[in-house]
This record gives sequence, structure tokens and C-alpha cells, in this order.
Amino acid sequence: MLMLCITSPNVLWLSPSSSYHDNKAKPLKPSNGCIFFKPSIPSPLLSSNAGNSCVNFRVSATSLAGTSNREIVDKNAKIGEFCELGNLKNAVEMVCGSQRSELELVAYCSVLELCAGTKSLQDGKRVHSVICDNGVVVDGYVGSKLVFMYVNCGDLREARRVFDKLSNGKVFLWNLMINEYAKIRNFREGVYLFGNMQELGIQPNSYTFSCILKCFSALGCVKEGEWVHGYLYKLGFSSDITVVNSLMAFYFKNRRVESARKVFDELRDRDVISWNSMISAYVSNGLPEKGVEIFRQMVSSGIDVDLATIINILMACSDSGNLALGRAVHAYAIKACFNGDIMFCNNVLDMYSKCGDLSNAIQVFEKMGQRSVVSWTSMISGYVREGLSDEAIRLFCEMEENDVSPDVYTITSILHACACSGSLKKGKDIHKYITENDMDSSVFVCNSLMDMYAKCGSMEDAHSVFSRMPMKDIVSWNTMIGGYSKNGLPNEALELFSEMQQKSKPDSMTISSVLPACASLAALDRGQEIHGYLLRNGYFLDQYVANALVDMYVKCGVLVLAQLLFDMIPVKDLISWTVIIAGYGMHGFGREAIAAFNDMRNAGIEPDSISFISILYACSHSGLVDEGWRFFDIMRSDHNIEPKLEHYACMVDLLARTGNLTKAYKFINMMPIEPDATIWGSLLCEAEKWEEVKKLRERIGRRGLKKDPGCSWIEIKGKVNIFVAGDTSHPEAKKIESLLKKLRLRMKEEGYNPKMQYALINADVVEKEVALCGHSEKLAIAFGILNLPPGKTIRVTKNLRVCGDCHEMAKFISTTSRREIVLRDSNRFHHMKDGNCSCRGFW
DNA sequence: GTAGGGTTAG
Repeated sequence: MLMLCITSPNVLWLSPSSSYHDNKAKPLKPSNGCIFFKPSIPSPLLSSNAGNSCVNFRVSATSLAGTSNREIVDKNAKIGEFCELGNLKNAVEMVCGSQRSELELVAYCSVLELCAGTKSLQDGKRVHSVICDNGVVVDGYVGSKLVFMYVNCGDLREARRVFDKLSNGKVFLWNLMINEYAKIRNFREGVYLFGNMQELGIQPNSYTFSCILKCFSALGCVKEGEWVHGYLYKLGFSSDITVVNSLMAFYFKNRRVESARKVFDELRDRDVISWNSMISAYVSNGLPEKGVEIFRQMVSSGIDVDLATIINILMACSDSGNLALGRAVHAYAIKACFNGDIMFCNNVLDMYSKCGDLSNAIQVFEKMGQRSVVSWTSMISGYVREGLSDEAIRLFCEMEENDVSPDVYTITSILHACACSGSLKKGKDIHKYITENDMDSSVFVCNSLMDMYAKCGSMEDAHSVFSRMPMKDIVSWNTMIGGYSKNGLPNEALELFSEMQQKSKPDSMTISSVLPACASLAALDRGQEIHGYLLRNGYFLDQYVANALVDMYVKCGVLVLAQLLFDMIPVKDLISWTVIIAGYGMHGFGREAIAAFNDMRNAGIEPDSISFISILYACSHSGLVDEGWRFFDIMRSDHNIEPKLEHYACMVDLLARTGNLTKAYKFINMMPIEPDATIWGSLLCEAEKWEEVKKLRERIGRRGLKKDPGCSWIEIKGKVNIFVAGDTSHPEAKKIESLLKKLRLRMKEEGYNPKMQYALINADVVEKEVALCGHSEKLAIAFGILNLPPGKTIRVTKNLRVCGDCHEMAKFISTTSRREIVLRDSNRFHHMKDGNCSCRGFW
């Protein structure tokens, strides 16, 4: 018979999800909210109290019948000795080979502790089963050790099973469990356990606060975290440094930098972790300069910096491009002997590469004793950032040769390199690698793959990745929509945008990706719909969206609205200005374009190569020869921008339009770069001096031009109707043809002769007239007349430049049908009204 | 016996 000294009241804690083995017990709930447990049958074993286990041992060791006390002491002492020496095997064997009556609780506990220390799950399980077989009650001391063993050996499920059966109020075990759930990122379970603790009235300690703040932080539960903040202050933990450090971490991880700062300022005795946390708070929230400020304060306060400080401050240098400080920190860290640490080296390497000092990055990389996948990835990203994609790809191959396996980050970096250099073949190799290594389940990887395919111009491949993705995020949709827009597939972009709206909420990035599709189709109705959507969602404040919106209205022919919206952009950047300058140019307002260009410079914005294309283009479309030359000259002299093919093309355009064909030809021949088809095209298509053109054609000889088939489209009630030159398959083809014939007849009656030179070469007069009638822009205009209500503006877009005959006919139609016609061709806008066109012949 | 800050990316 066991005699037990019961030193605590016959009351036990009931753990929350417990199905206690004595189901005869009834829980009682007192006013303080704690559940007490009172067993209906007093059992000595059941009521053994964890806190008094030493008493139990003494009693049991002296009261066992029929066994020599000395022998028992020896066995238990022997097990203790084995454990002290770390001889787990012998200790376990002895436990397993002993009689129930021979073992004291302390013996089980020592072995369990050793199992935990050596992470020997199998042995731990053996001891657990001996404990059960011997009928030892798993509670109190033994229970704690069992849970601890299972947690340490990584068997959380079994740990929880034991934990749930315990009747313990030990805060230590609760902390252990909550933290373990946090480690496996099951934060909800951690929060659940914390809730149970609260219900049971178990008072948290500093560890509990650290653990629960970690859970709330990861779950983004700001309010709950703030509640914990109040609670821990109430319990007097406001000067507990580990708790306050955890609180700071909670705040800055949830982007509450100012709250973190407040806590930091209130903390009197800060340790190195508090300082590091504050630096990290600023760096991770996009305020690296403030991080540097804290670092300076830290150094002047005489606090010893550690490796984490160095790493934090290196990140601050990377983010703020502070190379000077980065170098100084590097030098200091070498003296302080941190340079043997791989994480330090990776950070230094990353700092140099992000600060644009690639040669120092390479030096660090080459001198590193040990390189991890992070080192390689960092170096590869460094090359990509500097535009050295081939070097990046070379390094990637070298990495593989060194048997370092790329991870998800390496893959995204190298795909970015392929995207930047348009290396479709290498990109496909990487795709193969991804598939073979089961990395295609990562959304990041798939998004990078789609981006690579989109940038390499293969939207079919991008779509094939997209369609197979089990989970798509907003970036996946945006990448595809943007890819279609940029690859000249605006219809596909709009279609996918519609599909997306049913499945996911578009963000500002989506909007700035889809607006160019509307712009390129001149799909005003769709564009306006999207305008409404972005206003409702407050996306106009996004610079990209605002710029894209202005561009959309410019390209849909509504310059007035574009101008109005442009004025509403609070901070206009280079893109905003370039868009409006090009807009004025397209619509034939050369003087306004020049004024905008000057305004931009007065606003302190430095023009770039693209904004010069816009202004030269504007000059050429308004016939402003002198101004054009002036801009062409200052581009080089004042702004140090070397003219590219596009700038030359604008100048050739300008000269040709204003009749200076010979000058244009001479200009082309003096170009320091090889002229391409667009340059010759500018010369040939614009000048109506056909004899000269014929001569030029002969002189140019084989440097011929390719011509895309002409097509025009018109949007009616949100649907884009496309017409191809000479196409008679349209359902309304007959109606269109008869309308055009009638119009042609009236034009002839009024003394107008069709411009035969625009028709196909080598055709006779009648054929030429028929061919002219079939031009796509005429078909689209006629379709507009037939389908739009009277008086409504007809907006037609053409992929090539408008033909002269169509231009004349459109002007004629604007009078006879009393409608405004806005015709956008590949080059500019023609606003036709009452027989006149805004282009005034410059097109 | 448990806890607090740190690298690469679309």
C-alpha cells in the first residue's frame, strides 16, 4: 500500500481540451472564471501534486513492502548516474528491465530529460510506455517531462496528447506549447491555447507574452496585440526587457513603427536587442535613414554592437544607397572579426551590389571561404541589376557546376535575367529545371516564369503556365494582363481583365496594366468604365494609374479630358509630362507641346531620351521645323543625350513633311547609325512627291520596306469591330459597300477625284478605285455611320497611317453626315469636322 | 527546461 502525504488541497487544474481519465469528476466554476476540478473519489495517485513530487519520492521509497530499500535506492541512483554520464542506452535498459516497484518518479524523469536533450524519440517512447505499463500517473512532474521530451524530439502531436491529459497549471508548459505551435506556424492554435490559459486564470509570465505576441504578430492581429500591450503593462511587465523587445517586434512587423518607437523611447534599460530591433523596425518599414540615425545614437551611447547590428545596418545602407557608411561598417566588422560569418559576408556582398559597387561585391564573393545558395543568388541578382544578364546566366551555370542547388529565390533571379536579356532559350531550360525539381508549385516561381515569357514575347508559353497554376495571386493576373498589353494583344488583355473581375479584386497595378490596352484599341467605352472603377477605389492617387489614365484619354482621342486629368495629378513626374507632350503632338498641338516641355523643365524635371522623342514628334506633326532642330540640338548639347534611331526618324519625318526631301535624304546619309525601315518609311510615305519617291525607291534599291496588312476598328457599345482592307466577309459588308458607293458618287458629283496613287501599284484605273473603296478605315467609318446614333462622333483607329484618299473622303463625310470623325492612325490623330482636319496636312 | 533582433525575390 502506498501512503501519500497530500500537502495541497484536493483540487486539480483541468487542462482545457482535456478528457480527464476520471470522468466521474465534475468541474465547478467559481466567480473568478477559473475551472476547478474536484475528483469525486479521492485517489492518492490522482491527487499527487506536481509541486510536491519530492515528498512523494521520499514517502514511496520508504514504504514499499517486500523490497530492500538499499537495492531500490541503488537502482534509481544507478539510472541517475547513467543519465549524468549521458549513457542513454544503459539508462533506458535499466528502466525497461526494472520492476514497477523498484522505480521512483525521479528515475523516469532523469531518463526523459536525457531523451529530450539527445532528441531520442524512440527511447522516449519506450520510457513513456513503461510509465504507462507501470501504472504511473502521468501528471505533475512526470507529465511535464513527457511533454518536454516530445516537444524536444519534434513530436508535437504526442506532446499535445499528453499535455491535454495533464491537470497542470504550470505556465511553463503552456509557454512551451504555444511557442512550439508558433514554430510550426500554427499561430491560431497558439492563440487558442492562450485563450484557454486566460479562461483558467493562469497568469502569463514574460515568456507567455513573448510567445503570444509572436502569434498575434504573424496573424496580423493588431488590436489583439494592442490589448496584450495594455495587459502586460497592467501586470507590471513594462520594464521587462524581453517582453518589451517582443512588443517592439510585434509593432514593427505590423507596420506600426511609431508605436514601436514609443515603446523604445519609454524603455529605460535598453539592451543590444532593443537597439537592433529599433534599427530593424525602421529598415524593414522603408525608413533606412532613420535606422542609420538610431545606429549613430547607439554607437554614441557606448553600446557594443553585435553581428545583428552589423547586418541590420548593412541592410539600411543597401536600401538607402549609403555606400560610404556601408564601406565603413565593412571595415569595422573586419576588425571586429565578423567576416568569418557567412551571413555577414552575404550581407556585405548584397550591400555592395545594391549600392552599385559591383567590383567590390565580386571581391567579397571571390574571397568568401564558404558560399551558400544565398551568396550565389545575391551575386546573380547583382549582375541582373547592373544589366549584365549574360554574366548572371554564366554565374548561374557556374553555381550548378559547383553543385549548389538553386532555390526559389535563385530561380526567380535567373528568370529575371532571362527576361531582361530576352533569352527565351535559356528561360525554357530553366522552366524544364523547375518542372523536373517540382518547383512549379511556387506562385513566385510561376509568376517569374510568366514574366520571363511575356518579356521574351511568348504569350502562349506564359498562358500555358498561367492556366496550370493551382493558385493564382494578384501578381499572376497582373503579369498576364500587362504581358498581353505590352505584346500588342490588347483584346486578350481586356478579356482576361473581365475574367479576373469575377475571381479576384483588381489593384492599382492591374488598372495601370489594362489601361494601355484600352489606349491601344482606342476603346473609349471600356476605358471610361475602368476610369469609374479606379475612382471608386481611390486608385487615381497612384502615379502609374494617373499617368496611364491620361495616356488612355490621349490615345482615345479625348485630349480635353486628358488635359483636365493631367492638371489634377498632384505631383507630376517625368512620365506624366511625357504623356501629355506626346498627347499634344498626336493631336497636332505643337505649340502646346512645346509650352508643356518648357513647363516641365521649369518644374525642375530633367527630360530623358523618351521625352525628346515626344517633343520632336510633336514638332514634326505640326510642321515646326526650326523648333524641331532646336530641340534636336539641345538634346545633345544641354542634356548629353545621344540621339537614337527614333530621334532621327522624327527629324526625317519633319523634313519630309515640310517638303525638304533632299535635305532629309542627306540627313539620313549623315546619320552615325544605320537607318532602318522606319526612317526610309518616314521619307517615302509622307512626301506626296511621287516622282521623287520613285527615284528614291530606285536609289534605296533593295533596302525595301515590309508592309503589314491594313486594318481599322471601331468600338460600338463596348465591342470592338475590326475591318481588314478588301475584306467582304463582314455581315454588313453589302450595306457598307453600297453606302460607300453612294458617297463616292456624291463626291464625284461635287468635283472630287480619287487619289489613285494610294491604291495598289500595277492596277488599272477601275481596279484602283475599287481597291480604294475597300480600305479598312473607310469600311470602319461607314460601319460607324450605319450603327451609331446621328450626330455621335465616329472614332476609328487604324494600325497603319491613314491613306490620302480615305483622309479626303473622311473630311467629305464629316460635312455630309454632319458628324465629327476622329481618326487615329499609327502616327497621330485626325479630328475631322465640317470638311477640315486638325492635321492641316502634317501627317 | 521556454523567449526578443538578421540575408536573397515576382
